[in-house]
Amino acid sequence: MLDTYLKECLYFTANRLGRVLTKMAEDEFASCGLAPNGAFLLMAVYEQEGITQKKLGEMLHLQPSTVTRLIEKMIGRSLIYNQVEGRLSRIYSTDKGKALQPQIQQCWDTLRDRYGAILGIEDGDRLTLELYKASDRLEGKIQE
Amino acid sequence: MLDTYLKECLYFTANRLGRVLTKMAEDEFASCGLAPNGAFLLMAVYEQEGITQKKLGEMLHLQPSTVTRLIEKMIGRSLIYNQVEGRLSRIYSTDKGKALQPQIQQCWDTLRDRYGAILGIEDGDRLTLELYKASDRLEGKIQE
DNA sequence: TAATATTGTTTGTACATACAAATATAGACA
DNA sequence: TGTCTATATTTGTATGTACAAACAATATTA
Repeated sequence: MLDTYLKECLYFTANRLGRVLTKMAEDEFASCGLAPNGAFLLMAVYEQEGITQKKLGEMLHLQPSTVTRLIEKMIGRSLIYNQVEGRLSRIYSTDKGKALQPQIQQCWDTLRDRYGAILGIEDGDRLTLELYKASDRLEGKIQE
Repeated sequence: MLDTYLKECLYFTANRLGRVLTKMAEDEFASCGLAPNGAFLLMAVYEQEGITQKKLGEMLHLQPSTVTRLIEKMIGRSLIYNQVEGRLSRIYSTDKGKALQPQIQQCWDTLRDRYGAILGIEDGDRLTLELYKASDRLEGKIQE
């Protein structure tokens, strides 16, 4: 009976899957000394040097305070630096940070292959996109 | 480009969806003063009074230490009590804990309706089951 | 221009979760 | 019986995330 509730509860299943994949992802990214979200943040910075924290939060769907904390850590590891401009804090990657780019991409690919090998690449990707859309709808990002 | 990576990353989408639903669930369960996983734990105890912590962890897919901490809190609120039996810690619900049963069930139903209203009841349930199965496979609980 | 509102960031605090090591008990077996 | 191993739980510590309040800078408007 509880089991039925668990299988029917999106709160539970989404978080459980999150935990399972977090473990896989952390494991994968340990090789470049980054947390998975740190890697995403760095990719966002590669794409737009000088991006603001607010924008980073929007892209990664994290709260501003969470972004502040993540950035603190990465500055501490000299992967990025920030330049305050009025009330904005703009983020740039350091040389050390830039050097990680190829490894990071490699890690994402490997991670995708790893769960793809179990779920099937197609099914894994389809599920992933479906989750993305579900979040968008639940957050009201897409009408109806 | 980053956006593409995010939409294609199951680690990211599962955790994002988890965060969205955690907020909804916490909001819903605030009315009975429980965290969502506390509610699940209590349901597991209703179902089997004297259940061990190990078993609880298996059902909720949480690590033993996490279960210990969750139980500490709920004992603190007098919703459950434990009885040590050799190396086992068996968990029972108190009268105060038992009294919550109807409210808890109500909350789950309301929560399901809430996201069901956005995703569609059918689609929501289908997605939920799919996530459950994906976790099982990724954890090697199901061959092939 | 002064007062007020808005916006972006940080700080203090709290929670859920986990890992690794420690502890305690039970079981196996020599 | 005594020792070794396996099992269940707890403890210490760390991480990721968030909320609310504080702070700082900009924009608005009276």
